Amino acid sequence: MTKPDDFDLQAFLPYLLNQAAEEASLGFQKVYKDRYGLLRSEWRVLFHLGIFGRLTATEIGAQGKVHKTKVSRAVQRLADRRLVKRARSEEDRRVEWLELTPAGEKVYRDLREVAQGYEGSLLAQLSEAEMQTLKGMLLKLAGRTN
Amino acid sequence: MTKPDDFDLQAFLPYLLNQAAEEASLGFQKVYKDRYGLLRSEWRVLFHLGIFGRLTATEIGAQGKVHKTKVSRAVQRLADRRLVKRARSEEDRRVEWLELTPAGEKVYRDLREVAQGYEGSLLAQLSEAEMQTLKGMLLKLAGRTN
DNA sequence: GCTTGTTAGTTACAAAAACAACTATTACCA
DNA sequence: TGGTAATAGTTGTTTTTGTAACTAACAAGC
Repeated sequence: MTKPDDFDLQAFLPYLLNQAAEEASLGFQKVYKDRYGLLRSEWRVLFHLGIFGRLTATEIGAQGKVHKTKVSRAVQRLADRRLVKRARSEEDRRVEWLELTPAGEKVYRDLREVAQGYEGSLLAQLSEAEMQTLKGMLLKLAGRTN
Repeated sequence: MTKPDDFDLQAFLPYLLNQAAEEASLGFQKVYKDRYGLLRSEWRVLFHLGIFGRLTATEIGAQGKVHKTKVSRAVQRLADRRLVKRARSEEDRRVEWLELTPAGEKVYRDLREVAQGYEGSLLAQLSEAEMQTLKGMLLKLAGRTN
């Protein structure tokens, strides 16, 4: 057994994707965490509601492939901070409709702005065509297309 | 404020990368977890040692951008299972040299095999050229080049 | 030598995530 | 109906991670 052997860890896709994902998340995390004290699961819920308006926790979980306990706790914290408003459904009393409050809207719009600018800076290293290719391939890998 | 607005969360790079990374990790995780009861940080340490031979914990941390406490705990568990052998350095008694045991080698070789096969199946959806492009861009994003 | 600073690695505590069990409500159907 | 299963969401418990403080060993300057 001679070392080093020829396996290239840096090029192993799950590993490489993870490194890229972590790196890419950092810059944005810094903002939502430092500026608003949000967790990853929380900005995600916030964005879902910002984009689609009124949703239930289950719908958010399904759209974002997030476990319901994560959604539940994220919603709890967002509601505590008055960023999200919860309203029990009249038709089905198990269901709770979620919506951003005006304060939540404000945070969402600010973070959306940041997100767009931040993504721009990430993609600045790539050409428009490369960007399209990259996203297409990531979508395939994420199993969102077929 | 009309909903839904035009921000595309699925196409937001940090989000998309995360989804792809998670999805891509699942298949491999299933093997190292179910077959050997390893955690993510553990298979990584195992691979570093399998590839490069004798390393210190600090070197592993630097190469893989992993915090030293994570390495420390991974090494501890690997040593408990007799997959890694630790030896205090004679020149500098703060340093510990880490190496795979024969049992560790065996696990490494098996998992390397699995990794290669698994990556092949992931990349089967892509052409050779696409694969090269994808990895190149991910390397850029991961900040490994420049 | 002795003080101060640095480095390798561990440990302790707090934050977050994963998993399972639970309550409440609705749906199904014999 | 009444009993069983399914669904929405929450709560409790265990793992895992992150952060900071710590011990031990070495380095460097005086």
